[in-house]
Amino acid sequence: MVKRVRGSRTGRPIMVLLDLLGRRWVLRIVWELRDEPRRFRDLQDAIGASPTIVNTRLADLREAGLVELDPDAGYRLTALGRELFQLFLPLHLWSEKWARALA
Amino acid sequence: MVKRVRGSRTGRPIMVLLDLLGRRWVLRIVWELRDEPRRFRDLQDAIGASPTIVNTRLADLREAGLVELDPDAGYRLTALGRELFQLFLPLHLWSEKWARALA
DNA sequence: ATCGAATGCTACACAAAATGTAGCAATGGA
DNA sequence: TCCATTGCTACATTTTGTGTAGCATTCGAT
Repeated sequence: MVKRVRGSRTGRPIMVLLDLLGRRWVLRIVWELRDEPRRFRDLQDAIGASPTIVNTRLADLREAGLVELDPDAGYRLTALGRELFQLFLPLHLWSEKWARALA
Repeated sequence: MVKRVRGSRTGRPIMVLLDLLGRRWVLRIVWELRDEPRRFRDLQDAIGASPTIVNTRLADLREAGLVELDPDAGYRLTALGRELFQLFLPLHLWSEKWARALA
C-alpha cells in the first residue's frame, strides 16, 4: 500500500510520487545510486547530509520499493528505481541548457 | 547566474537542479501550473501549503526562470518551465505502474 | 581469543524550514 | 465610497534537518 503522506491527501500516485521526490535529498540519493551500489557512509559523504536524514530517506526509498540494501554490496536501486532514474536521465542534459539560459 | 544553494556545493547544473526540485512543493507547483495560469490563492488552495512557503517557492521558481507572473492571468510556466514539465510527463504514467507494483 | 576496521544506524542538542492564522497594501469594479 | 480580489507579509508554533558522538554487529588478520 502506498503511504499517504504530507501534501498528498488524495493518494493519487502522481501526487504521492511528487511528494516523495520533493523530500530533501531523495532525488539526490537516487542520482548517486545511478550506476553502482554505495555503502551508507559512502553515500552520506557523497551527498553531504547528516546520517539521520540519510537513513530516514533511505527508509522512505526502500518503503517505496525504489532502493534496496544488498549486504554484500551496499545500497542500490531496485528495478523500479532504475526505471525511475531512466525517466530522469533527460534532466541531466536539460540542466546544462537551463544553466546556459540563465547565465 | 545560477544560485548556489544547500546541497549543491559544486554548482554543477544537475546538482543545482536536483536541489531546486527537491525543495518541498516545487515539483507540485510545476505540476499544478502545467496547463493553465493560476492565481496565487488558487494555487495555494490547490496544493494546500501555507502562503509563506508558496510565495518562497514561487520566488525560487521565478529566479530559476521556470515560472513567471502575468498580472492579467496569474502564475504560469515559462518556455523553460514547460520544457522541464515535458521531461516530467512520463512520470505520470510511470507513477500508476509504480503504485500497482507496490500494492 | 582478540584486536581493529568497516558496517548500518541511533542519540541528542541545536538550527533551519514549514505551518496556520491573521492581516496589510494596492487595484479595480459597482 | 465600499467591497472583493490580488499578491504577499508577520509571527508564534511545530516539524524537519544538522552535526557530532558513539553504539552494536560482523569479519578478517594477528
